[in-house]
Amino acid sequence: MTKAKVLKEATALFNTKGYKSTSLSDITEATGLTKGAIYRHFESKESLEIEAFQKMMQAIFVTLNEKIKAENNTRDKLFCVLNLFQSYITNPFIIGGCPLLNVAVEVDDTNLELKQKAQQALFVFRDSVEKIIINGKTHKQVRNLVNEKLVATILISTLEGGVMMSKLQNSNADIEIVVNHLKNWIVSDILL
Amino acid sequence: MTKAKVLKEATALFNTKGYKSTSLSDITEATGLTKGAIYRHFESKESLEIEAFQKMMQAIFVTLNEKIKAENNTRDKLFCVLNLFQSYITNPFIIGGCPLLNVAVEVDDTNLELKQKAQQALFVFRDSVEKIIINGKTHKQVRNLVNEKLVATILISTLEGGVMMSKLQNSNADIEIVVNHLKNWIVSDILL
DNA sequence: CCGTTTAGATACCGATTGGTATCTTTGCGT
DNA sequence: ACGCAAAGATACCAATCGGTATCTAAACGG
Repeated sequence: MTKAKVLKEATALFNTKGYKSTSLSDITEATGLTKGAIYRHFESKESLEIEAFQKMMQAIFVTLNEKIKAENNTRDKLFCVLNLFQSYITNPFIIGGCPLLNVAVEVDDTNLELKQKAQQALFVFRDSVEKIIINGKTHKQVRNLVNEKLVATILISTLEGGVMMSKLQNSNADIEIVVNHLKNWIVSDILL
Repeated sequence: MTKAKVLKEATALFNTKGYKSTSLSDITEATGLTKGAIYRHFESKESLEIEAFQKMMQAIFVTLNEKIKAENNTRDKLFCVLNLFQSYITNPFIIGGCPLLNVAVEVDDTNLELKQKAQQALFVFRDSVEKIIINGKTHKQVRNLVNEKLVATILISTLEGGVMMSKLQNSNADIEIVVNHLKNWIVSDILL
């Protein structure tokens, strides 16, 4: 399918070069298609940007939720989130790092729709972490006075920052320090 | 001075719209100057980008180091770093968030020089945090088995992630949660 | 096998990009 | 007051940007 191929290549380009910095000719070059073919499937470059971002985030959420569901205790469910971020660097199934981080930093208030999609993605992310904590409380695996909103915020912010640092340094060191530290924190401060 | 005015306006534009997304005409419009005037002081747009980034980072490091030196205990010195990142959101002396985060996410391997400058800035950042910890150890204010590299990595990554989240949400909530959590962590796990 | 729809290629559009050559103005030393 | 150098304005350049109108080729139903 042509549309899928365009989305696949555009996705990789957007997540590495950036959205505004990726031109239509970059995409035609990567796909071997022409501008006419692309504009038959996407009404504008902006809508292609949005579809590409949504496709990336949906793929991430789907596989993350599968892995979370496959685990049966709070610790391992939370570790799925850590492993996801570590994989951005060590096993990049998506090249260019975390799509949410990339969009969040690139967009300003002239990219309103893309910014809203990023806000929604962050909400979904945060929400799934919070649900793990809440679920862990009802199963007596998480301390009762743990604040799930705080845990979600700390986990996501630390992991995103770790991805940024590791990507900048072309090194696994930072994300591994971050993931290891968060694992210790979860075990010693969050779990019962 | 003309060069200073160009740097000031370019700085604000680069840190909000992004480097590649800011055009020369954006800068001429903001300064009231013409392209000829700009190219008399900067040999290319790329060198203007680099000078602007360096100027921002140097200003940040200078004032941060002043504030660190003005404090006389480890706790308050570390809190200076937290306050810096909080101020990116709550009291933006530089609009557009953390310049290091913005550049780190925007650059790829086609911006080699700018990427190197960002790597250097991250090194300086990390180094100054590590020095606070090491200094705290010699003054018996920091636990001896604390790893200064770990502390620096966790502080910076969490703060950068918090800036990203707060900027995306147009809200102080996330950076405040992050700063508050890190303060508790420092007091309970780092300091003696 | 033909006609119609659909997908994709080609060729173009005006606007904008970073950059430069040249002209004019400013300011300063004497 | 004059002359010269530095600073800035103007006008241009080729290349590229996102986007579109049109043409051709493939696919498909009857």
